[in-house]
Amino acid sequence: MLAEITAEGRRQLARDGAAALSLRSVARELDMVSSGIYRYVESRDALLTLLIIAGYDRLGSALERAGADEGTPRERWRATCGALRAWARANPHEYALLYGSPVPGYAAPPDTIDPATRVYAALAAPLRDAPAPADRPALSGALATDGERIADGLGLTLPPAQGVALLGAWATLFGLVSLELFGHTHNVVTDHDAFFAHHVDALARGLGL
Amino acid sequence: MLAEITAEGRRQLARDGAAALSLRSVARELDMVSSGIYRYVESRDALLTLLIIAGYDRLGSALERAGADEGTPRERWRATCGALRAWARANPHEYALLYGSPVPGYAAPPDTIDPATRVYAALAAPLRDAPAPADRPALSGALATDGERIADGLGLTLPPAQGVALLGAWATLFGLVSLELFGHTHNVVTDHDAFFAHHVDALARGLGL
DNA sequence: CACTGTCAAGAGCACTGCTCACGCTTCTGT
DNA sequence: ACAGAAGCGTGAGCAGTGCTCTTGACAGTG
Repeated sequence: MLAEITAEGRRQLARDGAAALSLRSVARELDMVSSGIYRYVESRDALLTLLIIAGYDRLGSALERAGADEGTPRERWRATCGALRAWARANPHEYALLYGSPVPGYAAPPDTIDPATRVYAALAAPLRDAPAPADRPALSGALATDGERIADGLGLTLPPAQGVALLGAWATLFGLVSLELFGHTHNVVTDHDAFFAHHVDALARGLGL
Repeated sequence: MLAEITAEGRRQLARDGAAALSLRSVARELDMVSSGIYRYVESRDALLTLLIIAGYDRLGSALERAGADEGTPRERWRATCGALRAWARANPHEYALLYGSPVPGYAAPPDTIDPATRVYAALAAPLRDAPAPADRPALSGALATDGERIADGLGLTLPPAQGVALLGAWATLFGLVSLELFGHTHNVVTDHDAFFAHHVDALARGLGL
């Protein structure tokens, strides 16, 4: 039953976006009276959380699939990044729900952080077999420990500088996808494929892939 | 009158976020009956558009102020980027409205693109007096013309490769700010100041500043 | 004076999230 | 086998929303 609710929720999310998702309409679609939904899902926000978790899971597995192919680390990086963009373009509302604006002041429910790190882990996987570039400057205090924490959280052994470089690469990646998806580059970039590929390669070089 | 409406709208936006903004409540606050608002603003979306324009303008002028200080191009780049992050942290809901998720499929009303490019122009200003790095590979077809378009749109004369590098830097910038603001790095980064400054410097190096 | 246009009021429609008291059904313990 | 309990769905209802439409007050102009 709860599965049916999230499935219907996902359909409405994909069609009309998160703002238009209403508990009443999923109840209607499930031939249930509106109040009946509340036996299964506590509130609208709870349904959104469910959908966020499902979204991270689907995106994570898509990235894992894309990165599982044989190839050099750089090829796997390219494939993973390409899969991220492809998924975002295929599921814009879901992407917006995951990486767009939450209500600021909003604390992600703890249930979401595991699926969320799954996505990051998939993006980090190509680094596992590649040596970090040696010419990086050493890091100062807090940044160094943050870099270690990043690597630790992913279960990778990376130099701290590589960890913070990786997080920066993610920022670029999500920035690129968001700018494109949210229409901020419509008047400027014509060949989004080439543009994205260009920067993905630049990131790969920066990470030593 | 319209100014009062947007002012009240901005107050509610800042306090409760875009999702909670309602025409009825700004009408209430202005001692007006709900339907009276519709004489001045066509719909809720129209008010949002007004607020978006106001937001771009405020952010743009904040960046212009920050970048106007004397100094080397790199110092001005640092100041501008810092101002972007500071503004976002001070006005999270407004930032989310500008650069978070719009309803995908949403086409920004034409009135918003001028104020929006004002922000980009302010971010590009430090490049005006700095020579582009010479060691960049040449660009192929569509990317090259896109790079020209970017420079043209900003009124700068830049090599195409510098234009696309600049757009990539923006993606990183907005990615960094968004990840931080939307809570995606809460469990990972402790010293957000240092982290941001580190990557801003890396971007500066990449742009030849 | 009469006319016209601007403004606000108020009622009303359709929708939302959410609560609560009520029955029905099915499963379980004695 | 029967009573109780638990799970499940119903319907009414509250407060709030966006938005529309008709009505009425007030001014400025011929």
